[in-house]
Amino acid sequence: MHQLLSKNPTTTVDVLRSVGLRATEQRIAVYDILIKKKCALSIPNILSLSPVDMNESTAYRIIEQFVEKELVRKMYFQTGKTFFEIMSDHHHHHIVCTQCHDVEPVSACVLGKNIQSVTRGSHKFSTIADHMLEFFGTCKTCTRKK
Amino acid sequence: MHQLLSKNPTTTVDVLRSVGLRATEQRIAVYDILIKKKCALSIPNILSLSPVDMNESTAYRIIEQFVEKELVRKMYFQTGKTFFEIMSDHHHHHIVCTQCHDVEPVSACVLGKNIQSVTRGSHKFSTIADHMLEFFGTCKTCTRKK
DNA sequence: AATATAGTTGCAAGTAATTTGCAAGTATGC
DNA sequence: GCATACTTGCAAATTACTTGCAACTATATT
Repeated sequence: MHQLLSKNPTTTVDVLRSVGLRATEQRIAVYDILIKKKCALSIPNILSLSPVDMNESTAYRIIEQFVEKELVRKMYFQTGKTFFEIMSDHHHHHIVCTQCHDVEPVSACVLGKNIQSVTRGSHKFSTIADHMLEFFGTCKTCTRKK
Repeated sequence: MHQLLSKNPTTTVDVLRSVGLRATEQRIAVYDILIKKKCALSIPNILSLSPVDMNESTAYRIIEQFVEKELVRKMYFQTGKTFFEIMSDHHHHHIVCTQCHDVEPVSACVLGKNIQSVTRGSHKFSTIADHMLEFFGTCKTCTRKK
């Protein structure tokens, strides 16, 4: 956490206050875990990584507030499990290896202008607010193993 | 169902038996609903559409068997709800209402040739085997309600 | 720094979705 | 038609998540 703070004048406490949340130790812990890991984590993951004692329902409440405040993105992968990832200002997707479940981010969004064209063929929707795109394949390492 | 059968010599009963499942009225009902609707349905959707009396756990068991036998694809949308869709050779995506979780199929795939370009920026992958794309928005009905 | 108070937490109980055990019912091969 | 292995319905269990509430605490105010 401290390396991060030295690079950036905004502390976790400031981030939390800036979105209107009190800086409790539980919130600081959850936020710092997500910042440090930079990847999608489940509630059990977060609880097991927490240095401070935290009730399960507190973790659920905190993460839900972070989602509302758009600090965190809620994701449901193919397993049906719920994961949470720190929001980055950069829109990106993921390639998931179907063998080892390794995840690589895809920096560019290949959809571009095509998105709104989707609603032209729709009866029920007139606008698209967001989208989620995951790619699947076998990574080079797993391909080599076979 | 019967229009379909006239086009195709394979009946639902034959399909079920061909994968080693007995042709019970519950299995026939679930299969026919999925064939008829051609889109992602939830267990409550299937139960409400069923002409035959069916217990919830029976529907869960049947759908899970269909997934194992690869008659049906299991999908987890970003709403956290589980949906099931008949395996079809026609590639398509979905728009999901973030309010009511209603799902509408999107007939065309807007990705097209852009898919393989994704691997050009990848270190770990050289080919993409598949992808999953979901759109989110508020459907016209839910927009009206607000 | 002490205080007031509105926001937060832990705990226990509640929901919703899905699964499981088991007795009764039924499809299929003989 | 009969045997029996497969299926179903029902009720209870499980899992993931949510809620109500009393006790606690961060923050603004004095």
